Amino acid sequence: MAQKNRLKYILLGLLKEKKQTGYDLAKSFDSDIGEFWNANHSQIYPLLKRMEQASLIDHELDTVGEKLEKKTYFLTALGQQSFEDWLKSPSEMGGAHDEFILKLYFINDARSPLLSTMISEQEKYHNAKLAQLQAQFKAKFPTDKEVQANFGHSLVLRHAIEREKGYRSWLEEINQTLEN
Amino acid sequence: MAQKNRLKYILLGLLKEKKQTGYDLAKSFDSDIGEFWNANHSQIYPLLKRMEQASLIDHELDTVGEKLEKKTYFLTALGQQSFEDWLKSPSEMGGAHDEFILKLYFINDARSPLLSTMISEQEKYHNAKLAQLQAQFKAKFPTDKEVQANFGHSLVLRHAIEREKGYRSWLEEINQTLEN
DNA sequence: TTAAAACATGTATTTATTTACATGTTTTAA
DNA sequence: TTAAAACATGTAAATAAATACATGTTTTAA
Repeated sequence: MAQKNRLKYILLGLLKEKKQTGYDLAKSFDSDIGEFWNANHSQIYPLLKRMEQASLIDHELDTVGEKLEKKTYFLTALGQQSFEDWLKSPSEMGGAHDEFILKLYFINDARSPLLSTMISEQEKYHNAKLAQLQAQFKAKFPTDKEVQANFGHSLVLRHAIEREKGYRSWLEEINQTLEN
Repeated sequence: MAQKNRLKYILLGLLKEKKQTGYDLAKSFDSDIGEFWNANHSQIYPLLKRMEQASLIDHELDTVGEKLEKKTYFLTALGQQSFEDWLKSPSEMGGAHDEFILKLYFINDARSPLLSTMISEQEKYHNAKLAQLQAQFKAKFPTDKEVQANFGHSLVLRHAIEREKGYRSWLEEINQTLEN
């Protein structure tokens, strides 16, 4: 689904926290922010260029080693404003995309032989995911100090954890239904 | 995110259950399937055409009233096969897109004045959503008979309900944190 | 009986996103 | 010291999706 340019705001938000390169921004989607959004560098670099043309961001050139030039981007006043306006605007809800759920929707027969394989596969995935998220939380927020310093971030991780717990208990519930 | 043509399989799945028109298919995304996927008729009509060219589906012409011609689509054997292959294939996970979560991620300060407004707005939304889903479940699955006849569909609705419950309790948790 | 809502099917344009192509530098670990 | 991994930045081509444009019919309720 072609979203309404939310990526722009994600980049603004990330740059507001810390000035960084397109490469750095792309990496963010591999770790925690990847829990709820994805983007490739091939989407990020051109967008940064357009955002700069729109005066939302600007960049400085840093040289690493002998020749390697990095473009370190940072927010302009306009970018700050644009980001804050977005924060204040009402949030639209988009349907989540989960291929497993999609498949399940079409399994009409509770006795379908596909079901048990599909479910145990999902259980494996979500158990691993939950463990990974919990480890991530412990690593990033060992004490309340870190939570206070990065409140929203901690809430988002907590949400991902709650989501996985809910997913797991839902899968368990299905298993119990099937055993009868 | 340009998905890997999952819409194709959704249409196949919907057509497998019941032969129907593009208009009918488009309407499906307004009700229950809209919980986890979206599509417009302007995406559906061309896709149906392509799927027909690929021999996954075929159509018959039905005339309504004096002049109105409807194209009623149905699966071919190839379409059946393609759909079942998809069901059996491993499911990829895509990051859910929730703009509220996205915004929250960037609120570093627990004392931000934006927070309480944002959260109460979300609470309103998710409470309404939960009530709506629960009503939908009662309407579609009043007894176990309906659940058995449409097992996957009921699971998906239950999942949406669990998701909303989880969302709500997460929001409540945040509120409690804020009150301290 | 008539106006609005719902039914029905498309196309065009723009934007978003993925995958692949393309190139070169610096750091790290064997 | 050298090879692999990570850093760094782009472009091209194809597909996916949203929004707007465009048209006409049938049903329903006032």
